[in-house]
Amino acid sequence: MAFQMKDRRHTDPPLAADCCPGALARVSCRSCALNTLCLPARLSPQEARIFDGVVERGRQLASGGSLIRAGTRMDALYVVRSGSAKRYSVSLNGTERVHGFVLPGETAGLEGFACDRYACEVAALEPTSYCRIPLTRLEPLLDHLPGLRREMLRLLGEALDESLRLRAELGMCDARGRVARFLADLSRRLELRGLSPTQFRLSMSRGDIARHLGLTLETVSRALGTFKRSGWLEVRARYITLLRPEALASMGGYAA
Amino acid sequence: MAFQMKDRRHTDPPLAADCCPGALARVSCRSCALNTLCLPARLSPQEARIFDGVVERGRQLASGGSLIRAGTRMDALYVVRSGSAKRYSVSLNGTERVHGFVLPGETAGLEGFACDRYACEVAALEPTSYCRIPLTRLEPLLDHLPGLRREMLRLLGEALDESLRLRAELGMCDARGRVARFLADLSRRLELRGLSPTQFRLSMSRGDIARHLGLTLETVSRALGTFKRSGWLEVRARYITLLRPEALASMGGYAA
DNA sequence: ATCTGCACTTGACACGGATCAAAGATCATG
DNA sequence: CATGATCTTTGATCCGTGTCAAGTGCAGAT
Repeated sequence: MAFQMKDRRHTDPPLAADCCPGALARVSCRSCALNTLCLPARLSPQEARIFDGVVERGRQLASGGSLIRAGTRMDALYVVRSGSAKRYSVSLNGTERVHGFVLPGETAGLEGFACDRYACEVAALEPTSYCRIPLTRLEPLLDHLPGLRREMLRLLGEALDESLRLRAELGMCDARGRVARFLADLSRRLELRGLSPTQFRLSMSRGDIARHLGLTLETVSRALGTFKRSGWLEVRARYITLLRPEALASMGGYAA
Repeated sequence: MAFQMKDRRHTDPPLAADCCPGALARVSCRSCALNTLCLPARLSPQEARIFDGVVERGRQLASGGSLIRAGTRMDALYVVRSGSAKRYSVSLNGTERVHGFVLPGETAGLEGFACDRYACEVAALEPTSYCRIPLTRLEPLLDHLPGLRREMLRLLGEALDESLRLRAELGMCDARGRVARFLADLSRRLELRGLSPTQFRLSMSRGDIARHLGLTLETVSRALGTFKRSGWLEVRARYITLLRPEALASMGGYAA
């Protein structure tokens, strides 16, 4: 459970969604802590109930564990329930590019619709639990649940939009602007999940952030150092405290 | 009709799809020159026939004309039939970011599924004709045509995948590599459409290419100059002749 | 408690591409 | 065909970021 500020290290309090690990496999979407964010959030009650029946819950992954392997046949969608993961791809020469980070309630594997194979690796950045939605069970549902169909299109559209927006925004600001944008975006997403938008732990390394933003890890480190000296935030290892979020947000510039 | 080498200027020979402008509005997808590339290409004959009925054909746009306005309500998908267009967005400070170029048979407006509004501007780069597929007619079809449903998911997945891949590839090569990749990609797509992969006219300006690749127009111009001096291609204004496509392709590196 | 490895920070330097500036080519117009 | 507007090329300079190289601090292992 990253993304939660802790006074003492190594005593991560559990997130709501997995406070009772034994019950995980039995719980329904309706009683899940993420039900306002997750895939079934916009379905009608009846649709949500039917959808509920096809979700495989309670799967766990250790830090570094692989959720999706690039190139394998697409057979399911995955929704992170607690913890976090990174989506990335590895080029022929071995360099890694991080496409994004998957937070609780977010879906991975969507790009597999392109050619029935996953294009990205997805790996846990910390102990992570997730739900699996097998396509063989999802597909038939699309016949009779127009809401679910719309939701699938919406999810894909959103992923596309986010990817375009990311490219646009990163493309036109310098290194510090990119890091600022990254922090502001993360802060916003954590707040959506009921976590503190100003105090959190980064589950990803500086290198991951760098490979996500198209920078080097040294440059990311320097950007954080600059923000720290400016009094905009505090950094201690992966623990971040935002002191002047507005400053970061304005610098990262959610430019439409 | 750009993307076709001409000996004399201003005498653009028409593409197959619109050789008889008067007949445009009546023609069906089956008899369209793009039918192996376009949206209905993977539908069963019956499905394709039904889909045919909802397509509004024969729409025309002058160079610079607007196909989609960002922020307006999403009410249709658009498929370019002849000519070409650019997808772009304009930030608050007025800077423009080009997300990509739409070639005949390619679909624009997909990102609108995210929130029922288009996120990108799409504008013709030359006299362009296109088909419009209204959502009000498309939606009901999804109930009964599983092939069309799959095709929609595939289209969105492909757009997502392409966006991710673009970011990954551009992110890790220098200016010349990006321009090389751009040319190699364009060449490939032109060949798919039965046009010459080695001789073509760029319908977009150097500035458009630059804003697409995250460079300045001067840098794009210099990259082309370098390739020219290396004997890899010939450039005369917007007319390109690739002399050593392999060199460009290897430089652009379709790195998986 | 000390060692070892890993992630991160900090510094020095070089280089690619942005920026500014100006000239040259091409296209649209009358 | 001449003219002005726009697009493109080319040159000079500067800055930001990548690269290389130490050095620091924390965490788990011995």
